[in-house]
Amino acid sequence: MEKIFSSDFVYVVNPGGYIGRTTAYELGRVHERGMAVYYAEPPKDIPIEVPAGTVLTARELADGIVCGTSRIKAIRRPRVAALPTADIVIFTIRDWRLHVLLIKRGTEPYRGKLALPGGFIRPGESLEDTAKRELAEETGLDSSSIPLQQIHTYSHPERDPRGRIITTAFLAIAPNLPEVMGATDAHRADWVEVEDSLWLNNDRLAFDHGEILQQALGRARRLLEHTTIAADFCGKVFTIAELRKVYEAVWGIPINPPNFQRKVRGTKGFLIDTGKKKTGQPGRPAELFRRGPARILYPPMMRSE
Amino acid sequence: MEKIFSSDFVYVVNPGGYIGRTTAYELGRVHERGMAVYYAEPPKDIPIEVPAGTVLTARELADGIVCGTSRIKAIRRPRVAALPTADIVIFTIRDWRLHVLLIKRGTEPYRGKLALPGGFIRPGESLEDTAKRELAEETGLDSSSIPLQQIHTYSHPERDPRGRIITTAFLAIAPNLPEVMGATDAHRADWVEVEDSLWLNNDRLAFDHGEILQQALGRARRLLEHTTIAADFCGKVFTIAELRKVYEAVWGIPINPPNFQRKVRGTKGFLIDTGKKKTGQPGRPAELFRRGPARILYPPMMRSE
DNA sequence: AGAATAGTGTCTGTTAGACACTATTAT
DNA sequence: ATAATAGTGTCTAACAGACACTATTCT
Repeated sequence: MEKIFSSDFVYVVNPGGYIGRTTAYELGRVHERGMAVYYAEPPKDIPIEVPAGTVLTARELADGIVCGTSRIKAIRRPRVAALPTADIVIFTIRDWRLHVLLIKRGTEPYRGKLALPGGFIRPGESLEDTAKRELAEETGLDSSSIPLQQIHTYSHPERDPRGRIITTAFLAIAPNLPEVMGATDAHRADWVEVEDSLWLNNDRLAFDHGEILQQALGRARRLLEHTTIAADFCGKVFTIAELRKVYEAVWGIPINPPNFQRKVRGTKGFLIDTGKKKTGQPGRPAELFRRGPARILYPPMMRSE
Repeated sequence: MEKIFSSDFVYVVNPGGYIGRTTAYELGRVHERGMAVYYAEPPKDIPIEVPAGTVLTARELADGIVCGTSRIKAIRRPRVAALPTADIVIFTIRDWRLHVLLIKRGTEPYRGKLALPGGFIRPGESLEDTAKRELAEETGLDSSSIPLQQIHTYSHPERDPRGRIITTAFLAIAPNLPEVMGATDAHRADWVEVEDSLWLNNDRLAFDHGEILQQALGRARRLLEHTTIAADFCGKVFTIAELRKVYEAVWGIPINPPNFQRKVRGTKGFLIDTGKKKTGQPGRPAELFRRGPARILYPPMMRSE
């Protein structure tokens, strides 16, 4: 089968139009990969579509290959079918530190290792649909309230030992949730603090998920610069100090509180004052805000280069 | 076949282990999609792998579905195999206007319409490899000198009438080239000026390539803001005015020349003075520069919001 | 000489960054 | 009262944007 799949095309020698059971099975697989198939005679006992020009003698085929005559121009290079998956990098802030949701794999390969939640695309779904569904299934989070953003597609031929599986990574930002987790699936989902050891130590994460996580983190950091997405980490109402701590957790650097205050208050549409205040801790009570309509932060929030 | 593919799993009723030719063909296709398959009896006359727990009676199967007992836990949700492709949005500047490379499709579907260059992934390739190869094949451009950047993956189930084909779009920037085009393929490749009519008029571009082009343009515009990629549009040596015209062409707005001059000269590592000057036109001769090592533009180039 | 293009000087308003300072609470 | 946290005032340096001006070529 591997030899067949690595060929440029398939030529079926079927005297009398007869095709064996095994050949029929192989043809099904070949067909599904979109490879070019030619027949010595029209197949009689299987309902296969035979496009014009694909039934020809070996002589004609050879000529077509050598001369590239117009009759055989349909010889296509081999294609590879792949199983698309969607993996989700969902960040949140717990104890003012950045966390990512990871599951412990219950099956081979990489059984017992940590992995990003995700799964295979299903009939009629786009990858965005898949990501939303998996997020809901594996975390119990209401996916409609958490916007997903496509990051990157990973397609290295050996990235998954099970075969040709390409994955598209999505980024999501969640507010700090009260321990809702591990909803439907048997494997445990849990928040893990984001730190270098997650990807520097190759043993902890399955597949190429270390690389994916790293790139997603870079994207998230850049998003904070020129969008108002940081508010997604917070609850419905939040103080400016809470918002600042989001930036500090994601960027990993301290931010000057007075200047931060002026920056976000001065950006029209970022914050809407609720008029309420937050008490219960020492210090002057902080004003509480909700998200404004602005999504783009202009001019951007600078982080010292 | 469509009904089969949209099912959750396949149950093969094969008395005596006998499987017909047509069924064998269909099983090949089903197998290639990675769907779950169960058998009433072990298949005898086809070399199909039958994992443990997939041969069971209809009664057992029904129980497994209803109760979710451990024996049947292997029922997987249906997966969908897809044919991945890479499409390339390659921009250049001609006559100080932004152009994109498009090919005229020579085959159905969308025969005669304009489309982005691209093609199917091949065995052993990553999508990045595919994009590089297709760029070289379809344009004759030396792909090693033109960096490709992944933009987005398009996976809507009906985006391609031929079936489940998902495409990953890549962005490339080329200097103005002396008409090297349409290298190997029969269909013509040509530079087309980028303007709204390309995507507003749905008839001109094939598939969802209008949407892809639009998103790639947005990405390119944003890249000019905070990277030095604009120099990729220019030749090996260029003047500051040429660089400014790149920004004007991509952003579609005029830029104040003196301020632009100061901005790029003041960004360390952006430009390296060659000491030479450009003559042959009226006006003070312009200094010629080559690209510096800097890739990030900090602080970013602002475009009035 | 005059047109055309390249590049500099200079002014203004805005903003980031630093930090001193005021405001308001819990204990 | 003291500690703690929120928020304001103010200064400086850098920078964007505007535009007058100088520099150097071609025709």
